[in-house]
Amino acid sequence: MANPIVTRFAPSPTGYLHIGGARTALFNWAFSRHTGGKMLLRIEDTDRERSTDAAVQAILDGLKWLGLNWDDEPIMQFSRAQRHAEVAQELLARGQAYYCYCSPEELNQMREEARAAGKPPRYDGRWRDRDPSAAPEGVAPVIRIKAPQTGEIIVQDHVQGKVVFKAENLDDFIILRSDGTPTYMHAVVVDDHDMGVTHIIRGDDHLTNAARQIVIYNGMGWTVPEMAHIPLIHGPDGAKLSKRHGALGVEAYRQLGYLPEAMRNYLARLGWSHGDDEIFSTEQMVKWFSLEDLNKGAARFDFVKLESINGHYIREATPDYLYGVMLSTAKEVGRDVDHAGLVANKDTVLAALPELKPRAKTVLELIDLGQFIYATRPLTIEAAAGELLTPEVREMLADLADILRGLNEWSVPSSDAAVRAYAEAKGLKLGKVAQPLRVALTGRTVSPGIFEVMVFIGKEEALARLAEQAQRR
RNA sequence: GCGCCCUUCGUCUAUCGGUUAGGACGGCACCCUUUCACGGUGCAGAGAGGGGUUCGACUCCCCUAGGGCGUACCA
Repeated sequence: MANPIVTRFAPSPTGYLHIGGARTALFNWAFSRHTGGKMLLRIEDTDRERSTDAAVQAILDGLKWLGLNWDDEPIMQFSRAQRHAEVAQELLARGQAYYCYCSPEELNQMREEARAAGKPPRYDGRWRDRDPSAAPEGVAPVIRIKAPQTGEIIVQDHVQGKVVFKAENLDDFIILRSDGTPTYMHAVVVDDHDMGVTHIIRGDDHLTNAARQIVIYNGMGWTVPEMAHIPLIHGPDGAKLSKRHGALGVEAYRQLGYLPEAMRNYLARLGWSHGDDEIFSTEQMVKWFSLEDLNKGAARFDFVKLESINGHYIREATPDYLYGVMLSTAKEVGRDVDHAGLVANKDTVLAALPELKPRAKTVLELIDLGQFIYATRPLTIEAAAGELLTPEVREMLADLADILRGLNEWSVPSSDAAVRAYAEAKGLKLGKVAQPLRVALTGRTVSPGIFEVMVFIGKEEALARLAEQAQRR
């Protein structure tokens, strides 16, 4: 353990933890766990206007829910402003940076002229070699880094490979604002260095920033960390991920009924792979994770596949675990009736869960599927289900109620035998009898096996529901 | 505009010069079955286009097209 790996996740608290950020965190986490290193958390709150405490909390909650634990205390970037300023001063002292007294108007004009001339809009370096004594009165200067003017800057990236930027395309960007606060570019470098970050894994929207940041590393004579710029997640249309296409905060996925283990598995497969493996545990992911298996192309977010994977994890989960998630989800999304019903019928729900599991893709669906257990009469009948209840069918339900009432033993085999005998006597296929029963007992066309349903709700309730529908002739 | 990145079935991906281009989701068909699922079997479905390099390219190089990101005293 000579040089432990240190990764970091560095979100800005200007909103919830979105899906792309969650995946970036997942990869940082997996890599650090795989190598036995650390993953640090840094909240990039230097944008005082847009940063909020609520967002910080949402990010922490999101990471916790996903099971992505970080090492050490989270670092608040803004609290390090003084150190950022110090480094800027040192760069100044080293002759690697300089004061610039340009006004915003001057800068704008510079950009417009460059654009008009078909050139990249960059700072022209007019204060780079100017004597500070030429400084105008009363203007607070910014500090700019001296970027190389010739040659090239090479970003050696674990995902993108060797990426070359010509020095002429980089300008002397600002590292310290006129109010003395650091820019993002500068703060990131100083913090990553001070925190001992060895591997930077982040979205490839930062790839060009990497070149600029290398200029600062070089200016300070610091070692540039290893880098891995992962492709962004796109929406189903290939364009930017929009809200309706999955750009939701992770808490939204929780409220939609997705399991954290399913999210981890799904997200891991978006841009990373281990051969043909699709379903794998988090332990396996950690064991297999490697930067070399990261993809270069952007992936599209696909709710359907997420659902499929979520369904898999629901099927695999124990009733106890699922029951707990159903409770917390019902509570979180304000489904009070369901919450109360689940609490009052814990044993029955637990017993029914093995039957419910294979039918649900999300926890919300699981809750819906279990509603027949605590539903109160008059039972709400789904529209599609109600169409089945013709007068003849209601008559049949009355017959069935009579037969079932006479049963001495209330069990799956006994009701099964009784209903089958009835169907046979009437010359009906079992399905013709079972489906109306299902509708009368659950109000839906989808439910566990109908004899199991009868056992779950008990004889009294079953007969009462049957009677209710039979009477409406 | 300029710079950089990307491009295998509809989607996520395997392939690291030689494969009938494999898997998963989705779709379709069939089986199982009291519904719906689950499960099982099978089918359809891809190397953006054009040039090279090579005995041989999905794989290496170039061009084009399409998409993405960046181009702030935002992060």
